[in-house]
Order: sequence, then C-alpha cells, then structure tokens
Amino acid sequence: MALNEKLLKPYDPKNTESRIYKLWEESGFFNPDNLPPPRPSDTPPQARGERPTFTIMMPPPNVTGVLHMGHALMVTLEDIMIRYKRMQGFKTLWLPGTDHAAIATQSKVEKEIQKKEGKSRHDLGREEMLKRINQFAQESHNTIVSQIKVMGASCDWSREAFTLDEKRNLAVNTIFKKMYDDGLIYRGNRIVNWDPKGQTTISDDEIVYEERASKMYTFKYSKDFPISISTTRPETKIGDTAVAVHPDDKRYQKHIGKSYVIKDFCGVELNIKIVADKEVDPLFGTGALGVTPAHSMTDWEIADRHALPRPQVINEYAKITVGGENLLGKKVTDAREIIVEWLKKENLLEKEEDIKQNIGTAERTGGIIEPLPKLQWFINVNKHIKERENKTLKDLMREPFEKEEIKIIPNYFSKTYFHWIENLRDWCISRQIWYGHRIPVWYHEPKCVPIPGREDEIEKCKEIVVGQEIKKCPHCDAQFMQDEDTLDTWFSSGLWTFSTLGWPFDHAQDKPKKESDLEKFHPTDMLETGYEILFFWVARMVLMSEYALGEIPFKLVYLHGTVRDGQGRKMSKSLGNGIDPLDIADKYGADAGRMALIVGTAPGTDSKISEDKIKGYKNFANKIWNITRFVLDNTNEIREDVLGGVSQVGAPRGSAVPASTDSDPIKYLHEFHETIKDTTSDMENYRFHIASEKIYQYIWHKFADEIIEKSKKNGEIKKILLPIWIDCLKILHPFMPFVTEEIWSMLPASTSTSLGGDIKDKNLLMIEKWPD
RNA sequence: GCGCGGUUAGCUCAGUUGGUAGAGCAACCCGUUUACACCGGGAAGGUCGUAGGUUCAAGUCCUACACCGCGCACCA
Repeated sequence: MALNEKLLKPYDPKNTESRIYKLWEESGFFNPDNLPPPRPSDTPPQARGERPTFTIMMPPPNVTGVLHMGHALMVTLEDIMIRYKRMQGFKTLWLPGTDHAAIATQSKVEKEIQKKEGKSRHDLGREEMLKRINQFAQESHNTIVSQIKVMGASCDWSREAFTLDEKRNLAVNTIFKKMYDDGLIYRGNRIVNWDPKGQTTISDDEIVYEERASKMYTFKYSKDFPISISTTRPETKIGDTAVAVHPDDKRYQKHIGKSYVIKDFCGVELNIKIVADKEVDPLFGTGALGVTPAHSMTDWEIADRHALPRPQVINEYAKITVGGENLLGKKVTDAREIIVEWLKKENLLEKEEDIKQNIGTAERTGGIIEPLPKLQWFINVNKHIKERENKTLKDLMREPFEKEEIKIIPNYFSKTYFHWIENLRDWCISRQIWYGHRIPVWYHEPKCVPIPGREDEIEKCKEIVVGQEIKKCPHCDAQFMQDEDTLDTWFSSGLWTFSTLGWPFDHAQDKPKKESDLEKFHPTDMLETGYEILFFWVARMVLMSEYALGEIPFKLVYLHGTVRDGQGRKMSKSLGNGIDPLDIADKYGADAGRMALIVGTAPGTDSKISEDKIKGYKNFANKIWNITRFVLDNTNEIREDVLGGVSQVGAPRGSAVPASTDSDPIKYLHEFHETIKDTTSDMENYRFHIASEKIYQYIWHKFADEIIEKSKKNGEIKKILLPIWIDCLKILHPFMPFVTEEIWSMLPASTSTSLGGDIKDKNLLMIEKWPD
C-alpha cells in the first residue's frame, strides 16, 4: 500500500486544522442529539438506553473585541473535558455563547466614537448609540466565534446563546418579576458607588482599589469647636452633620449628645452633633470622625443609627453643589485645595501628613468612585424567603458549598468564597447606561387623568408595574413609562446555566418539562472559569439557580489562573506583550498552543506562556507525524492480523495479557496499559496538566525513543506498534485534536470508509471509544 | 488588620493518599544508524525559603518566622 504522501513532508497544521474543523462540524457530533446510541462497551451507566449527559456552559466571552490567551486556556480546558467525556460515551453538551458585558462594551464604543467623531453618547441619543453598540457587538461576536473555532472547540453551535438576545431577555424579566414579588428586589434611596466618568452606579465588586499617595489633614471646623478631626477629603466636610467618637473614649465623653452650629465653614453653615458610635476607632487620628453621611459608606451607616440628616454636597459630575462662588460648581479636587487654603488662612489646620491611601476606581472606566445617595434598584441578600424555608439569598449561595453539593477545584478557593459572602451587602443592580437589559418596570405618570364617567377607577391605578410591558393605565388616561436604567450585566449572566436551556418554559405551547433541554442537561456538570470572577459570576449563578429552580447550577467549579507572559507579567495592550491565539494557531498550530497552555498549568495557579514553549509542542506534533509514518511503514505485513477492526485493536491488552515480563512486547503492552489507566485517573480527577505531560512523555520518550528503536531489530515488537499507536492517538486526542484526527483519517481502517459515502458513516476519532 | 497562595535544577514550573527528587527550555559532550535535525545517545546540575516538631520515613503533615504575590476589609 502506498504511503500517504502527506506523511512524507513535515506536518503542516495550517493546511490541516481548518479542514478538520469543518469535518467535525459537518459530522454534527458537536450536537449531543446527533451522537450515536451508546455502545455496549461504554463505561458510564446507561440511562434508558441513552447516553448519560455531560454538560458545560461555556463562560460567554465579552463582546468587547477579541479573545486573549486566557480565553484560549478556557476553551482548551473545556474542550479537553468535553472530548474526553464524549469518547467515554457521554452525551456531551458544550453550549457556547457571548456576553453583552453592558458597561464594558458601552464604554468601549463610547471611547471609540469620542476619539473618532468627538461625540458623546448624549450627542447621538439612545437609539443611535444602541445601534452603534449592537453593530460593534456583532462584529466582536463574529471574531470571537471564529477564534473559538480555530482553537478546535467542539461546542454545539446550534444552541449558541447571547446574554442579551430575546430568550435571555424573557428569562431576565421573568426572574426580575419573581424576585420583586418575593420582596427580594426593591427600589431604595441609598448610598451607591457612583462612577463620574462612566456616569453610572457600579457594584462593590466592580471597584478596583489603587494605592495612591495622599494627604491627611487634621483640623477643627472652627476655632471654638471642641474636637479636632482628620480627613483625606476636606471637600466633603461641608456635608458633615456629626462628629462620631467611640462610646468609651474618655476624652470626648463630655461632648457626646451636644450640637454645635458652625456659621461659616468656608462659606457653608454646618450643624454638627456629637454622637457615640462603636465603628469609630479611638486610636485612629484624633479618635473623632467627621461624619459625612451622603458621601461615605460607613458614615451613611452611622447616620442610619443616629438619625442624622444627609445633605448631598457633591453631584454626579463630582462637583460641589453648595457654598458660595468660591466652591459652588468646583471639581472635588479643586474644592479640596480651596478648603485646605481656607483652613490655613483661618489657622484651623493642625496637621498635614503624607499617607498612602487605597482609592476606589471603576473597573471599566478608571473613574474615581464617588459615593452618592441615589434612588436605585437592589437585591436584598439578607431577606428570608418563605418559599425557600426562610433562607436568605446568602444562605442559598453558601449552602451548596458547605454541603459539598458543589465542589471547587482547587478547594482552597471555597474559603475566599465564604469570606466574600460574609461581607456581602445588598447588590445594586441598576445601571445608568443604555446597553443592557432595560429594567422591566413601568411607572405610572405622576398624575392620574380621569376618564370621564370612570372617575372612581382612579383608586385602582397602580404606581408601578413590574415584569410585563404596559403603555397605558387601564383605569385612567395616564401613561406608563419604562425605567430608563438597565441591569448589571451579571444579573443576566447569573441565569446562564438555565436561561440557555429554555427556561422559562413556554407554557402557551404546553411544552412538558421532561422533553426540555433543562431537564436533560441541568444541573450542568462542570463550570470552568477564571478565579477572578468567582464572586462576580460563580456566586451569582448559584444564587439565581438556587432561587429560580431550587437546584445547583453545576456540580463542580474548576478554576484556572491567569495566563502571563514569559516574564510573569499580565498580558496587556499597553505592555504590548499580549499573544493572540490566532497568531499562535497560524504560526505553530492550535494543537501546539493548546498543549503549551495545558502542560504544567495546575488549576487555580497562574501560568506563563512563551513562544519557546509553544514551539516545543509544534515539534511534538511533527514527532507524532513521523511516528505515524514509521508505524505505518513497518506494520504492513501484520496489519491484517491486528486490524480486525479499529475498535478491537485494544484486545491484546488488559486481563488477556499474560503477566510475564520475559518478552519485551508483553512488557510494553503492560506498561502502556498502565499509562492508559494513569491517564484516565488523571482525567477523572481533573489533572489535565499531569495527564498531558504523561502522554507527551510516553509517546516521545517511551514509544518513539525506546519501543520504536527496539522494533528496528525485533520483529515481535513491530507487531505491537500499531495497536499501541492507535490508542495513543485516542488518549492524545482531547489535547491535540487536529493532528490526531488527521492521522486517524490516514489509518487503514478509516481510509477505507473515507472515500465517498455519507459523512456520518465515517468513523471520526472524536467519537471513538476512550480506551480502558 | 483578616484571609489565601507561593518559595523545588541557571530559567519556567510539575510533584495525586508521606516511601530513592521530575519535565520543558538553556548550558555541556557525542552522533547522521528503517521515521523525525522540528532528531538521537550521554553526562552534568537541587542540603525542595529558614528554624523547630510529628514519623521507621517529610518537598509532602504540624508550629513559628522571612520574603514574594493575591483577595477582602479599613481607607475618618
């Protein structure tokens, strides 16, 4: 038989990978519904004659541009798991999608428009702006999908979802209404994290703290005020309504309860009450805290406890809203200087010291967070839910991990998780941006306009309607207006494991739950994602799934680390050290990139990747190529004996193998059997970094360097080359799917069927049985 | 301040339940022999951060400390 001519040249991933991916897509096997019925030899337990399912929801990448190496790692890890399970006979669903990433996407497009056209979103208007963002999102989406395909992802494109499409919007509105009806979602005037740059609120988790040099000023409000206070933000002091001291602080006992009027604090009149509060650290500064209820989280809470007034003195543009000409309308940074100057002039400033301070900035825009009181929508995480045995949302997030219904790899992250829940406050879910799920709440126009003859009905008018669109009041002539705001992007991401599976059901069609994807594939088996979104996303999926379905969203959380460059730096645009997965695939092949990302990358730990490492695995792909050439060249005469059918090739191994080590072939088969067992065990325990390295070691340094070399002088060893090699390709396939599939197509058993015929009859390696 | 992780060969990192320390890259010597120079053979290289402890046995378990990184809180 003539050797496949391709094998005579070095392996060329560039001209192979796209062709192979097309072959896979056309086979339909990415879709679990198209997988063949279970094989009698399959290891997992059979359910109703069907393959058991194995499901992963792909963490939807943000449609903010292109994928980076972190995404490549994610895709690779998940594809490895899915391919492994599929080969084991599971009905594997890997559902892909993208995330609209509200703030991130909008601010990106805003920046671009500002740069190119010098226009703001307000210049364009809501409709036009949304049109532009959607267009950008669509382009990003297309890029991302092609990148995922290049990596070799065997995900089910027929079920692809977007966090902002119609179905997901229905899910969002449905759950919003449910939570509102249960009293878990409320609208309240509370202090929030305001991003003056992005002109929106953000959640606690979206704040990034940066250490900066700052100054701490110690002073008195006026000459006759009895207590000195310290602050890094003198400009907020015009909003002070109290000075808080520790209840046990002897220095200030005599002042507690008294009130002072300061006629002129830089042109503003202050009414200061001295209150006692345990929050105050008597050892910090002067031990007295100037309370600015409207512009500090802790002060807001102190004001709660002492019923203090909360005047707002800073607006959404981080400008001062009170005072005379000297202050009114000034930026906070300028106002700070003005007040410090005034303090100096008045001889009130006692101390000025340089300190380092953590300053809160907005994750997406970099704007300095300004705490402000605002009317916003919140999710109450501490309210007891009747339908859930009086548990709170915090409980629902915590319990599955405590009971180990959900496991985390690596396990030490569960401590971080619990710690986060302990400190969790109500989640602010409304955002003052346009791109996202608009809050499904409609407000009645302020005044009722009676319909002649039906004046009595006005009593029935509702102030707000939640969850379903309403334009006109049925009882009077007033209209309903939808809330202008949109929802935090993580609200819709939180529904991801089930909004992608047809939830909520279309009751109109009377679709029984039993036939639904939700019943088949939920809870999902594994969530694979980066540790940096443990709180943002993992916690919120648990919250939403437990609340909406009363079940866990996934059984296992596998956390990967950050992919860094060769020197351990984070990859970023400003450093120019980013590696584009597409370039890697182009230069070295996606298989090589995958191996380089996986080998030595333990779960939860950051990894470093360099072109050298990737190059090494390109060489490995070529090695595999050449091994195939040698094996095929040297097994012509015995092919007929061994290849009764590819699936039976493994027969000589296992229990049938005599426990003798006298002859080399038997010893080698034994060793190989052990390697397979080891690999399987590593896969079962999610030790992909070890499995991949072991397979690499075995193939190169055992099979090629030793067994092949010996076979050159020993005809008996030649007989085992092909059987071992066939199973090597199988266990390597999840890691290097392209080159193994390509070689598979050249093996004699499948060459015979690959000439013509229905593609579905072809025996693709991707659905071959994992050896045992 | 509280918590988490790391510290292993020149570099980058693995090391599963304690049982003779591993890989890749780099460096050194040799080599073109039934595939592959994107190769093969060989040798070299570590008191596993420090100090104690448990154990027949510790890179692995316990305690303390040091340095690096991260998270959370404080940030008046």
